Amino acid sequence: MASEIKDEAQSCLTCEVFNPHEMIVDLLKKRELDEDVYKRLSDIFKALSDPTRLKIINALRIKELCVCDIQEAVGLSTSAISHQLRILRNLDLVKYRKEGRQAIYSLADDHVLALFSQGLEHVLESIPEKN
Amino acid sequence: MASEIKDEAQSCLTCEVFNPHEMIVDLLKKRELDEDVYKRLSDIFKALSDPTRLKIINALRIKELCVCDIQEAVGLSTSAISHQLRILRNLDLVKYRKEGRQAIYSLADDHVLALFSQGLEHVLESIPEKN
DNA sequence: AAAATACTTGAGCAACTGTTCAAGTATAGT
DNA sequence: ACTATACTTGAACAGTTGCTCAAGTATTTT
Repeated sequence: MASEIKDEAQSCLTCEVFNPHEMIVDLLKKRELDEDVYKRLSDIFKALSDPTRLKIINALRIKELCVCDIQEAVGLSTSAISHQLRILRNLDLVKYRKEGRQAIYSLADDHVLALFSQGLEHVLESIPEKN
Repeated sequence: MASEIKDEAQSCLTCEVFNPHEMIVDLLKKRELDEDVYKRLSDIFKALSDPTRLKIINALRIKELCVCDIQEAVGLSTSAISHQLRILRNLDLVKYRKEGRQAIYSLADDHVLALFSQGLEHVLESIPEKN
């Protein structure tokens, strides 16, 4: 996907010499994604944009957990955790099943994990002294 | 990194039988990341959590652009774009150079692109009818 | 030197976010 | 039936965000 865009851009770099702005703007307009895609994309990143939710996801990376274990790991009220779990649930980033009176949460799929790891890699590289 | 944690968790799944909660919580505490790491991680995802900033990044995927081209592509006021560019700049997601009176922006590194692509992949998969 | 261009910046404001608190539901144990 | 446990939910509130508007700087053109 990214490479497809890059190729097209490359072949247009020559046009730039005689008509820099309009050509580029036309190209950008043509390659523009649906408003809907931006919305969904931003929603997913927004779900990952809060330390509490990241702590929850990091905990769930190890294994599925009930709410009270997540609570212990994260260190906030049950209510706060439950509210955040709902946000993650609504975006299909986590799933859960009921077992007795417990709700057992786990990561919904590998995409979440991939995004988390990718971000973590970036952060750890930018603070090499903390590796 | 993710796999290392998984291995350790696997070897602890047996403990769960006789001491489910405490063992898990101890493990989670031990594998907890620095508060600082969560903050940096959430900041990066937060930068990607707004449609306007995603549009800017998508435009910059094609080539480096001056502010007025980004403005045309995104369709907001110069001021709004400039504010958002500062946010991206402060988090080192984009860089820029001055050329005459123009400021020419580009993506700071491949991590940004990788995160964007990973997220986009996830979104496009979840709406197959729009591929 | 004056005007135009290409941006940046700070204030202000409506909309949104993340927490707590109080009250709710559902299942399990007595 | 009553109590306890494990959660969920809605309201409220402080803090944050993203935009606009007005004013600013820096460079170029006239």
